[in-house]
Amino acid sequence: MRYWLRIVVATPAHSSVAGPLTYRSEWPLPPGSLVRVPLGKREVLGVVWEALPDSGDLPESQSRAVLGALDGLAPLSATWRRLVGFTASYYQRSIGEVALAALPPQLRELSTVQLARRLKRPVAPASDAPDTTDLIALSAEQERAIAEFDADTRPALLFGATGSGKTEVYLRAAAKVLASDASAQVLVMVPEINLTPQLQARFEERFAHLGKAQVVAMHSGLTPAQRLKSWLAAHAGQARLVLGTRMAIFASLPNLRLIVVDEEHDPSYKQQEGARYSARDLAVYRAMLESARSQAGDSEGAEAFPLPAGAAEPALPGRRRSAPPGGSAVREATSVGACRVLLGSATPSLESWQATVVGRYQRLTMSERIGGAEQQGSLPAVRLVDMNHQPKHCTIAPPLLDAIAQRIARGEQSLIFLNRRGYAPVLACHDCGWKSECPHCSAFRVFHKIDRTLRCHHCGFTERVPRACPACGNIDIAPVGKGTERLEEHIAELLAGDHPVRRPDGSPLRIARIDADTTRLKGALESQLASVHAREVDVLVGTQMIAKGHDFRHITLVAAINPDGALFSSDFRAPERLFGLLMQAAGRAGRDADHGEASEMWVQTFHPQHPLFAALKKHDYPAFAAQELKEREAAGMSPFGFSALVRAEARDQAVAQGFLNAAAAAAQTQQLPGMEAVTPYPAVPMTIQRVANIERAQMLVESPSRAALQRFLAAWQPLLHQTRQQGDFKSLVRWAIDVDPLAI
DNA sequence: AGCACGCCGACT
DNA sequence: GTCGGCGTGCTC
Repeated sequence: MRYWLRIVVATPAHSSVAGPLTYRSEWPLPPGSLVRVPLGKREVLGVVWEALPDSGDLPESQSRAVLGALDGLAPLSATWRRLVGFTASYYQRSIGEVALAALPPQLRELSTVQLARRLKRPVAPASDAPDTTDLIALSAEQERAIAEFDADTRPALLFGATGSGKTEVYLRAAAKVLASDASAQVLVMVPEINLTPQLQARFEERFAHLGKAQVVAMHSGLTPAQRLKSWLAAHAGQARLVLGTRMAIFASLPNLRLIVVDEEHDPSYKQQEGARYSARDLAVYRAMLESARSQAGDSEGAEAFPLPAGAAEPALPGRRRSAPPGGSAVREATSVGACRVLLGSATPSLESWQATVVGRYQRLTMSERIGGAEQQGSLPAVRLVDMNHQPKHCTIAPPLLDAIAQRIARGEQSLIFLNRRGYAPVLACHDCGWKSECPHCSAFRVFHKIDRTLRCHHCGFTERVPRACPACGNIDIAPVGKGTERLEEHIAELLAGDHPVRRPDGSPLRIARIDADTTRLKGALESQLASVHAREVDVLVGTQMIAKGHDFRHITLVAAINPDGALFSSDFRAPERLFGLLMQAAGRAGRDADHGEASEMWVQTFHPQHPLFAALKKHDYPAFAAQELKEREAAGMSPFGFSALVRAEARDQAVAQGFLNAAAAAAQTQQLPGMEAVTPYPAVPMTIQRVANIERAQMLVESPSRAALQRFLAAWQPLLHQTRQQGDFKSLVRWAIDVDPLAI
């Protein structure tokens, strides 16, 4: 017997083979089967996408035979395939690229025999540890959040202040799902690998009664073997709880019933290369798909929910999700097999927040810090320092320095933020005006004093610092501006001054710095954090990486040195990010009830009257969101409008821009579908125009309608391909579409 | 993306 | 005379 199969393989969107390829097989392989197929001279992994009734018009000589099936593995579910299909279509990539990238790399290399050996591994037995879930007392707010969550079916946004106990709510929600059904699975997503170990430990401890093998991690920090192991455990249904970064959204989870997205506002959820998906948005979509699956009542429910390429109507933010087929039964909150999604943040993305405003998402609020309830002022007081009234060119205002000195004398810790690593952002010659430009990029190389190098943060180009100005030979070249490295040095000098500041026991103070440079080595971050916890450090200087997730008990002062850049940035999301960062930073202070009252957050700014700071002073995210959403609405920006960026790279800026403009002109001439509601803007150089000697340009495409934008992009893609073929654009390096870009 | 084929410069 | 540079083109 002969069967014809449409199979997806890892082919990029740029290639001419973007869709499934037709192979023949001796065996009837169901959709979702993993197979090894010949592709050119290679043998690659493929996923059976659909079975064809016959070979169609494909001449027999043009088809090749499937080499083998990974038959120890159950086929990937229809829901998984629909998630992959939707992602490919929505983010304008090929199905094969998305599908194969979603599988563990080792699966691509493993032979059928090796795989069979892997699958024979014994399953870890369930543990007899007791279930401790109910032994932890909940706050009234946590009780209410959980009760409200249980009584609804919509995607939920847990709006919980730092320290209000969001994790416990996740744990409870997960515990309930896992207890309700012996095969139910939960996916918990975190923004960064750094955060997985702590959270993993907490989940493993709580679910110890399920057995250790049932809580698995999925992130890029795992070895290929570990990744495969986790993936197989999830796919087989043995892993009950998967904890991972954005890639985990594509885990094969046959009975997924809850997706938790912690810190849902975090930009790390957006993939920044290849298929530029948002794992947070896909989490909402996947939960809807998984619920539809349970409604359809079988694993091949795809037919009830067709997703034609390019015509998908996503349930992403800003669009009402379509009712699952089957109708009323889904209203039952505990309906068998339904999948919920729980997003959590103290400073939600404006997209998610707006969805709760219009009722598309459910909002759960927890505003109080646990254990700090008796003190109303348990969130730190925010003090704005008007830098217009401080000595010119000072980095740290004298009152802030005093406050830091007082903390040290009292044996308390301070945390100083500066979002710029290195010693100085530029090195300059005062004589001839030479600056430390990168020869390969349109950016300055940063001066790193520790190893006396000039380093480009964009292409990595590194050189020894010259002794004299390379342009005029002048010896007098000097750093301009301050990075964390110089700030650390500067603070040390200031505090050592005429009356050296000492700790309570008279010993000298200690200053430490945490940024990408000091944490490059594995384990470095952990050991540095440990020394902060052990109170060996009095002043901690660092970039935003210290604002995330780390719970510092003895810090009573947090200061942002120079946050003004984000206030007037061309990036429309910059204020949102700044507010989130400052709130998060403030949350680092005074989590210890002993110090709660005295904790302070200092912000140095030249614009103390800015409304963002007014909201920050009151720790009032809703006020900030309302203000910001008003501006977004007036400007037709997300979540009120939709956008995509097409980026082009070439040796020559004119070629990159010319390509984009030509492709847009072609779209205009042909009046592509969706065009009536879509506005393409002229191509412009990217903010950092040149990186590693490649010129970069981008074109913004906007629309008030997500559907129109989707239709347009799908129709435009072939035109972009065609335009690239034209002689004028031979030197074009590459182009790519970014749907729902984070920054414009 | 791989991995071919294909046509021009410095080496055994 | 060959090894190899990466430009162009194809993969059911």
